[in-house]
Amino acid sequence: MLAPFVLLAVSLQRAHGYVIEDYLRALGLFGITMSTLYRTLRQMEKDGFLESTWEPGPTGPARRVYTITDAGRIWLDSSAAMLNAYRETIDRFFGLYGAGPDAGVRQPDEIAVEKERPR
Amino acid sequence: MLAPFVLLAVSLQRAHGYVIEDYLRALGLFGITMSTLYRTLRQMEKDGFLESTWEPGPTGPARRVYTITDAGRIWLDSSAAMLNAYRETIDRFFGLYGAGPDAGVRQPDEIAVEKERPR
DNA sequence: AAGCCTAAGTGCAGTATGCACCTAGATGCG
DNA sequence: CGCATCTAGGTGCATACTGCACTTAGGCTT
Repeated sequence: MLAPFVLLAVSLQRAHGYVIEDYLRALGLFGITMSTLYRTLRQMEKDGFLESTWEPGPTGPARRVYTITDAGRIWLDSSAAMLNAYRETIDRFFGLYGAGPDAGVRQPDEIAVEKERPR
Repeated sequence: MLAPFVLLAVSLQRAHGYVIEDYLRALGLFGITMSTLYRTLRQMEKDGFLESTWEPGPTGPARRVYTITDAGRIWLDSSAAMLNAYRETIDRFFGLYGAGPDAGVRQPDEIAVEKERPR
């Protein structure tokens, strides 16, 4: 759930943890702890979507700076497709939300009419 | 993540598990197993958002039919607000996706300029 | 009676997450 | 210098969520 946003951030600009955190907040993703972010980054590196190098900053300890890989870009593209699908699902939610009863729903008994149900 | 959609379904029409599953598919939520759905329903009942009664169907075993509670309606409203916020986050994602580098991101070194960072 | 279908539920393993805590280098200051 | 503080990253533990496989149990068909 978090990964596509992280990957987008790094695809635009190689970055270390705190910079990525700023991105996520700019996108409106609050409630993301650094612990989760760091673990997500390490996992994405394991998966081959990111690469990292240690680089000294102008102040403080060295940072682990992440770069997106080719596999990461491909995965970002398919993540974008999934996010778009989810956005359409949310749109359908709001199409029904506030529309009142009987907005595209069947009575429980009507279920009996159905012949086959994909499993 | 699943709960708002389930709650919307039941808010429109009291329903049992399989009917709700049809809703979810109509909304575009695939990959939801019945096991997850049943557990989500029981949890929401524990939380006071749903109530259930056993009712015989025209065929087959009795069904557990769920009805939304007042607390459930309130929670649905705040869920809708959260979903809307998430939708806006996705919109921001697509605003940056494909926009190329430097689309609202800083160089790693610029982080040093920041004075305070909320924890 | 046996087998199948519908509806709901459970056990287990793997994954994800938050919270608290830890490591370690860099910097500031008396 | 010695010590506190800040920055950056990371870990351990407990909890929660999820999918897969399996189970329970009533009703229907033949």
